[in-house]
Amino acid sequence: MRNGSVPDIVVRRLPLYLRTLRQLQREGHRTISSEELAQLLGVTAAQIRRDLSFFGRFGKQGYGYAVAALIHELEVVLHLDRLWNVALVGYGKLGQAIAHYGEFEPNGFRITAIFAKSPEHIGQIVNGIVVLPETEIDRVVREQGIRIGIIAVPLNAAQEVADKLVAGGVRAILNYAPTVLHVPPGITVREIDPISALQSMTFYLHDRHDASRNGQDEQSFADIMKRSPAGKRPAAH
Amino acid sequence: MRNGSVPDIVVRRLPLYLRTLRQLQREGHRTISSEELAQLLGVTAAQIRRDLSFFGRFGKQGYGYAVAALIHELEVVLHLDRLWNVALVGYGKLGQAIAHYGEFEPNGFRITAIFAKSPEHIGQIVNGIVVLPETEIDRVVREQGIRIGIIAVPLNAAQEVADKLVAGGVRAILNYAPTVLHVPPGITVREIDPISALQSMTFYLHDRHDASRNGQDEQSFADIMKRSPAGKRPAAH
DNA sequence: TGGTGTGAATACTTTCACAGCC
DNA sequence: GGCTGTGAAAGTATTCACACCA
Repeated sequence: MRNGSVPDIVVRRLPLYLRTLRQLQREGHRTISSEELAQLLGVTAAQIRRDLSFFGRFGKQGYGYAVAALIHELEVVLHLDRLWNVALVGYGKLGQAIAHYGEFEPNGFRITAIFAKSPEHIGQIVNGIVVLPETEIDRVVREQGIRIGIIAVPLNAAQEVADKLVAGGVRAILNYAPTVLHVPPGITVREIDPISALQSMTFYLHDRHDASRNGQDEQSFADIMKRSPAGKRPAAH
Repeated sequence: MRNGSVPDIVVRRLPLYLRTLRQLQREGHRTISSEELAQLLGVTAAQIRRDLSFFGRFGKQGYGYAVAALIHELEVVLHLDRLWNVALVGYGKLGQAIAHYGEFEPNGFRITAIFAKSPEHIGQIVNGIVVLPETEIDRVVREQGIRIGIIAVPLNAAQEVADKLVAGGVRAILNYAPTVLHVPPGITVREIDPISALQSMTFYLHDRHDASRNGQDEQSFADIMKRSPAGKRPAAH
């Protein structure tokens, strides 16, 4: 298994492949071709084959990929053949929603430490763990050997929290705060930013008068049903 | 203002520029150079200048950009000089968190329709609007001229909901369900997928034994403090 | 026959570097 | 003098297309 230097954009696609493969496995598929997988994902078959080839030769000519085997390979590549402990910082509305989100646990992540600033939250027990003050971040993250942090604090506190997480040993941060975090080299950050996502989509929407025009420059329902894969690059208008 | 065909990757960065500019304005800055803005965002100055040049010539040589004017230009380009009505589908834990998230409204988006499947949610009143059954999506979205939908339903229902939104006239979808949506050309979809984000970061983390090794192949705190902008492309290991 | 893995070609994106302007 | 806007160059990513193999 090569690994030299895989482009980050490839790494980001692997979880999507994994997710779809697991779905296929649940549905009883034993095998899949790059072409079929590509259809499901709305990408090209060549891209899937190229992406996977960074890590090994997992397919069989004239046959495709064995679903279970490919799932396993991806889990190994992504280090998902284990459970990762995660620290959550922030226990306001957003932090609470994250703490109770049921999808982390079955996908390889367990929140094992929660930190809050507000005295009203500190001391609460959530999923069997006690909400601690943010001053404890360094100690607890270090003691538990936590490598992944989730930031769900307000804008102004986010950088400070990131610093504390990194000081404690965190090397990957999922950032829900609407700000760019500055971190040392070697630390990975991914943003969750629904506002920016919405704001970039409105670029492709016409102005308010659209709302009242009906049927005219609208696509017909028949047109609409010629569905294509969800484009990262939306139609040119 | 040119507009011919702007790369989607450029469009996606504009909200980040806007966000930072608004922050600068709040702090009293009147003017900013591409270099300063680049520092704040962790990108290059050339990239910012090139991105903005797709839409016009907003800067002044020897001076930089007027913050207020640039904010206005970006709002116009992104069609954020108005308030957009949004339909939310799904009112489970995730949908409720979205409905009560305070950042949509001040950023140009107002949830004006909420749809649920479960009878226990239908009829509830949220922010002054009644939660409706999903069978009403087509009618209500059409009547209100809604162009933006947020999907917060379980995996299995997501495609069906997307179809209904599109049939009603929605042309931009923010998808929280962990699945690729297939939509007709001209419809824009953005994914919010914290699981995939986490799973792509673990690629860069070493195995479980890291947790107990302390100080050895760790970066020192001093090293760590040589912070660099949060990289989209994490350090090669 | 059917489908992978991958060189080569193409397409896209970023960065350099500097003329030109305030 | 300082900073933009942008050709040209460099760097990345995707797609084509086919040798090769089960």
